[in-house]
Amino acid sequence: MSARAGHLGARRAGGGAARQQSLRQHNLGLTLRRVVDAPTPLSRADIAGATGLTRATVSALVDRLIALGLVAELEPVVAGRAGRPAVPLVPARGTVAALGMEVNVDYLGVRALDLAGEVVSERIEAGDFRASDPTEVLDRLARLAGTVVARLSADGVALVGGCLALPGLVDSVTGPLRLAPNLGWRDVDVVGLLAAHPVLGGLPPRLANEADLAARAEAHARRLTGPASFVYVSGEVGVGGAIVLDGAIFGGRRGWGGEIGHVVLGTDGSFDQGGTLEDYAGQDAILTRAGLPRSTPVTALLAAVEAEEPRARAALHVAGRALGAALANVVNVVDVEHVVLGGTYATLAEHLRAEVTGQLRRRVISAPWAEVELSTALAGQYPAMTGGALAVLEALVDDPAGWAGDEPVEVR
Amino acid sequence: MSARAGHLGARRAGGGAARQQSLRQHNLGLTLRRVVDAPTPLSRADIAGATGLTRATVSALVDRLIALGLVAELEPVVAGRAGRPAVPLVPARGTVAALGMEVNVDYLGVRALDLAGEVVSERIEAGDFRASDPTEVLDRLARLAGTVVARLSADGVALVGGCLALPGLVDSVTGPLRLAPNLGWRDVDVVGLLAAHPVLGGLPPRLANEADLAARAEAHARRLTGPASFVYVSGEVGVGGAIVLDGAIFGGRRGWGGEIGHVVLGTDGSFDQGGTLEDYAGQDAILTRAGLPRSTPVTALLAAVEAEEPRARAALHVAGRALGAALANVVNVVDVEHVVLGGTYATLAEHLRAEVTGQLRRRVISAPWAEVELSTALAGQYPAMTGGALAVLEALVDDPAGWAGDEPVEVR
DNA sequence: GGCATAAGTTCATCCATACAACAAATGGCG
DNA sequence: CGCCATTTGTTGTATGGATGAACTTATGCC
Repeated sequence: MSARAGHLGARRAGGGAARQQSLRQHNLGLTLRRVVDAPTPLSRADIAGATGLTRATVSALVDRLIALGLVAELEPVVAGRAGRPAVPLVPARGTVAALGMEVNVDYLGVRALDLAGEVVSERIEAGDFRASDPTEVLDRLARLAGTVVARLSADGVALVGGCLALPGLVDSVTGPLRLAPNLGWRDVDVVGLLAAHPVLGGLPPRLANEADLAARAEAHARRLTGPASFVYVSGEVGVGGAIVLDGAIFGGRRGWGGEIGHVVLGTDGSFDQGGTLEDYAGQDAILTRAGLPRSTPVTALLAAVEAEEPRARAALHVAGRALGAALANVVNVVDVEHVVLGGTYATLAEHLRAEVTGQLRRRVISAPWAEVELSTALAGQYPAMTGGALAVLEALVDDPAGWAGDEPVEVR
Repeated sequence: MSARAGHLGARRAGGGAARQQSLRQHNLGLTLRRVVDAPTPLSRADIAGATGLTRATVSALVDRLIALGLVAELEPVVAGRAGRPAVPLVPARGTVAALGMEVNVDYLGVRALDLAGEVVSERIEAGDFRASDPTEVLDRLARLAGTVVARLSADGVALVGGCLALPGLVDSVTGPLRLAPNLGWRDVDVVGLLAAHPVLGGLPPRLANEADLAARAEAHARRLTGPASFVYVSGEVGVGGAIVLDGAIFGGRRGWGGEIGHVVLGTDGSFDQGGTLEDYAGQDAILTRAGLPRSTPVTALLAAVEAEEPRARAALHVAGRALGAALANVVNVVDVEHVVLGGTYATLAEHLRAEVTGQLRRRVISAPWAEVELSTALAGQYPAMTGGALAVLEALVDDPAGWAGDEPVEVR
């Protein structure tokens, strides 16, 4: 990040010089991405048709990907059509995997995904990590990761990297954790503490915000069908948020974007004692307003609401309205056409929907032309772990040749 | 915008196949951008050193740019240093220009910039366009543009395109204007209406939001010194906003991003009648609160404040606090480290600063690690016109070969 | 069995960049 | 004043990667 040469306004993504090698890297990544993201196996000819590359070029690229152990061929399928049958290409299984890890308020876990996005192995442990000791917790995480990694190497699967999800502000990629209010952590050198347990074989893990990674998993789950741009809000103990644009996480300058939980609302005319979204729609706030103890599980809250318990219903109305107003603010600023409710909000969605959509319809300036759609998360349980592994796999797909062999990366 | 093939999460910018031609285009744009953005003329060798390309390659690229009329050589300068003197390269003057146009509430104008970013010619007319007739106003704009274009062609300057700034929501690039509240326009086919006057020689003008373009001009003015990422708020009759990330305008999916004027604030606990930022910090709101007529010029307001007139001071305190709270929301969502006040806010900056920074310090979650900085606009008068021309020039810089000769673009 | 069709491969060609050698233009120094 | 070091810009040749056309392989259809 040293070069800050200005341009005529915009700085292009591929800011550097393009050599022929860049070209190979780009097209290699392009074909691998096609193979990985295809809903049904593609042939070399399919890829050529879709990308505009010639069959000859695709053939050469695919051969290289097969040699790298990233793509595999299936048996040719007789298509019921004239012509030589196509050879279906699929992401290779059992050769590489990435680790998604997570420390959250009431659980901790490790999940390994292969290139196809399938779970290869995982370990999750419940616990209570409010006001916990980072060293102790990360120790426990590292041991958990150790068992998963042992399993992988026993199966001959190469580990390409790992990413740790944390419910707080993470500085850049390798920097320290700045603040995780619900864990009670502040300025913790997570990577340094994990370095004592070289579970990734020396590769330092990436760090990221839990909501950002959950949103990444969500984007992956919707890559074929759903909207490519959306705001993701997850109600956990805190309120997390992330923005997805064209399938990519938008984290802002330092990856601290999407902090929707701290949007200011309800200010009583004076802006000094205004509450944030978490004060209206955080788990604790909802439960307090509903007259339930703080430790009440979401299912119990849901039951209370469905039993038409008035205080519970009122609490959700307040939460929904605040959530809708905050989301409207976000949508006005970043202009997306879709909102995805995750975490607790997904469970409670049917009881939030009316208030949320009402606020969106009322407050989003572009609503008259394109109403903001609302849906619930599809990414399954522990989406941040999935997202962490996907983040690593994405980096691999972007530069398939870079991960081994060619460059001396020292993957012991 | 048809291809929506999903990836492993992210969709890369250069989504298509890369041919050798893409490579040439990229590097051609890279060297042209270096020349255009350099604070002091660079030599071929300088560019080679900065980009990593070889001197031979840069030489070839520069020769092509000279042939295209986009770059010019100056006389070699004796540097007082051993070795052959370098040939300084500068953006060509007087060969190409782009048009920035603007229709706003109380003026309308056209400005032509050359590749060096200098004003070649401009015409600005005052007026009152509240509740105006689009056909009539655009007619007037077109005639104004006509005189500027005539001047350019008399001087032998080729017009590469134009961009029109409007104070409202513009759909995508070529789509219609959706809503410009302060003009009283709604769903106006601006491009269609302008087509009657082919001032651009048949090239349809691009449309964009006024604040987005002003922010682009601001980013250009700060490209060498200032922050590459910031939130820009301009107080005009309405409150406009835009987000700049790494020097590029972030307009969201449809270019409707940055609508900071409609962020919800001050909701009194009930989210139904809450006011937006414009209700606290819009020009009309400030003047009303100050007890001044709506038509009061900003200078008069400023004079009242500096005369310590209590109602005026109170009005600015409210505006500053609301502005700060709204900006804090935006910063929490998009994570930028800098805020730029433009338009009226720049004039009033010294009387807003305390309240704005106070709110930012209080409400931005990352403030303890990196305080949000505040500064006033540097882009000069009518920044949106400058930004519009710059937007066109940027497109030219991104694909220098594409604008003429090679492709049959029909620039009559 | 012959023909049309489609997939995948082989080979000559092209294009843009890298690399190396060279020419040009200057300052420094004896 | 002449030689050398130094830096710029140019001129080849080599290289890597994509292209395009021809060819091989494997199927369905008549």
